[in-house]
Amino acid sequence: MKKTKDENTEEQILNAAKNVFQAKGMDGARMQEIADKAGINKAMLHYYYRNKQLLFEAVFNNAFSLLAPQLNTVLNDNSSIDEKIKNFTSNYISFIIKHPYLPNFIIQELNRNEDFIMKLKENKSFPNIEKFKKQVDKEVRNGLIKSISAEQLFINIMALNIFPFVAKPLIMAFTNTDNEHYKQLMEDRKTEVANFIINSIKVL
Amino acid sequence: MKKTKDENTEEQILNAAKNVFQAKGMDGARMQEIADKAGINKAMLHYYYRNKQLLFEAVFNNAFSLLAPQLNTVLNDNSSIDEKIKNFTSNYISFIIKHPYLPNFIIQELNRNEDFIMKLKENKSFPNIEKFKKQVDKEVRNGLIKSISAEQLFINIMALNIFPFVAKPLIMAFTNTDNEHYKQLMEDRKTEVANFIINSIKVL
DNA sequence: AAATTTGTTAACCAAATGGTTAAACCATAT
DNA sequence: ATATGGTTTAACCATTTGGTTAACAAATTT
Repeated sequence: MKKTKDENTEEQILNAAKNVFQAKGMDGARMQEIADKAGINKAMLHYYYRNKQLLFEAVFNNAFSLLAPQLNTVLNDNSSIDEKIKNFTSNYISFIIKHPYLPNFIIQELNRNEDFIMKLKENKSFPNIEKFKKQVDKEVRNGLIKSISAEQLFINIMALNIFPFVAKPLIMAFTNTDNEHYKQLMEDRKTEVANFIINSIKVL
Repeated sequence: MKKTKDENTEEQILNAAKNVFQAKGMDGARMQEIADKAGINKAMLHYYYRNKQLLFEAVFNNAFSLLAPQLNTVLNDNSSIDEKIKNFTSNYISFIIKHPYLPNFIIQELNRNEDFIMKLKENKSFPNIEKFKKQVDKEVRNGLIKSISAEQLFINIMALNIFPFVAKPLIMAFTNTDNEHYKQLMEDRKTEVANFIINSIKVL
């Protein structure tokens, strides 16, 4: 890995760290491997990021700040619930195909580090369900969708979209699919999932 | 942790190892911590299980052999699809409430270790979608349920049931729920999820 | 151009960690 | 009681690993 002039050392480190941390997690990652991937001396990691924990946090916050806006399209957008579901599903799956390690990484490290989420919640732009809740409650009251709590609907939307990527090896094994077929299944889900959800909540 | 007479050393080790590995993963787990939790000398771990990898595999296979039969109730049971969905949803959520770390552990380690799944698939009782696929295709043909591929339906069932436990910290943060409320949400899902799925695939 | 700051490296270090060894312990068979 | 075999322990070891240091190089300031 050679240095290019438009990519400074700090960025290169962060990029190498992203790859290693997302593939191996905090505990499995090695500072030496990150240095090698970045094509620099190990001491540089400490020069720029002080220690492993801080480098990890830089990677994690970076990853999380990619994910959060995606969720905000469901939670804080002005479109109807139907539209939200359609948009989110299609966009999110495209997004994850570009960042396949991301959801797993975030979920994994959040599970290992309880107080991590606290720091994130302090952030103003941390996704929040309040607006979505009002919207769902209203559409339920007005008979536009079937009775369902906003929390459960939101969990279902997240589950149907995120889980297939998190559990990829498990699902590939159970369904006997190879990588190619799996990719096709995920492509199909861009519309399938939205229909599945909407079917479930639409009034007859 | 005292030894009880009906629990021999080997079992104690496995039990301690289960707790540590499931909480911290292969990389984060420490042999010394396992020994301490088991109340024995570290050398005993090697006496009974040779090395960390083998001890880990014992724990992993144990965990997986708890999960697999659960999935087989969806895939290889003789009941109707409706019944399967209802039974699986209710049973699975009860099951996971008893083993909260399990799905995360399995998913995590499977993602880290590509060839792990190969070994598992060699096992005769490894869950397989074939029978379920025939059933879904037939019910679709007969107009009993809406058109959907068995793979997608199976993925949806798994996603809706497993994801909420895997992503617990994330969901708790987004939905602003405490542990008590979260538990209630999961209880509710025992019936909610089945209804959600069935609503989505039933013909009108 | 001299001085100072910033970036980079090789060599080093202490602690942690998985694993080993040799001796001791203890139940049971002889 | 004593020899035997599995079980358990304390002490030890080699390697890995995150992190430091001191010297060097390259900009940047004066």
